[in-house]
Amino acid sequence: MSARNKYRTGEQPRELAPIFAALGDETRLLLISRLCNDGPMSITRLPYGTNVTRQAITKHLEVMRKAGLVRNTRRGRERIWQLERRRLKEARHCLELISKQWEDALGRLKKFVEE
Amino acid sequence: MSARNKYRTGEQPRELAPIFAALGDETRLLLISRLCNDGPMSITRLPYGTNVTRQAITKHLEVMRKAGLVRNTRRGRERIWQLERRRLKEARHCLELISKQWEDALGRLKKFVEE
DNA sequence: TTTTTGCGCAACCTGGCGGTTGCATAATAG
DNA sequence: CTATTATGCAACCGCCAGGTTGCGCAAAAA
Repeated sequence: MSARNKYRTGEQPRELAPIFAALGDETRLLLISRLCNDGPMSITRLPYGTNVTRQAITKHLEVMRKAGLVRNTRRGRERIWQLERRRLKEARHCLELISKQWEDALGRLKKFVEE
Repeated sequence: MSARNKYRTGEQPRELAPIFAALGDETRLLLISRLCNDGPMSITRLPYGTNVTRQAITKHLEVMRKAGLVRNTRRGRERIWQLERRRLKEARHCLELISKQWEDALGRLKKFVEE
């Protein structure tokens, strides 16, 4: 595969959109911050600081879980949520890839366009 | 501001969510690829390859424009769309920041938790 | 064994997203 | 001038995301 074709349309990892979608909500970004700063915690503590219900948080966590951004483990009757480090790394890497592809394409374009 | 507080809850740039939301859709990612690989183009050419209408594309472009990811300029009766390089760079930078914050926090946590 | 606490489940509601069709309008081509 | 082309605008639609309330249940505390 040529370096040119390596970056053609649709060749990015297929599961990119759900990650970005999971990141594309203020409340969820807040939850990420919370989990990041204060560490793993149960869902009872998470609504503090937000102005939504526990059940709303549950749904957000589920969205992020499906995107692979968080993970939970039961401990007694509690369910502890924590961030999934590996997946975020992947996300960042994907974005860098797009960015690189983008700038490469722009570089190629500058041979033709005045910009 | 301490290095600790620099990374506290909600301290990220406020406009992060719309960017990720704009990236969180398959069709829009496809449009980005198209614009990236084939360069700036009018909206008439963009629906090729997708299976949606021109008007649908218009809406997607508008979403991305509001997020600052694309820009358009009129040329005669045409409206040429192109990617906004600077904004993507910002997005990537933000994600790196989150990632760094994340890993820093994890590092801090490892002092307490067994993992 | 009661009582509390931490969650899960289900129903319900509202708004906006992604998409369509139809028509109007401004440039350009003939 | 007329026909074509490129686009804009508006109405409409189905569906799901984000949020709520209410109830039930299991684990832990008293």
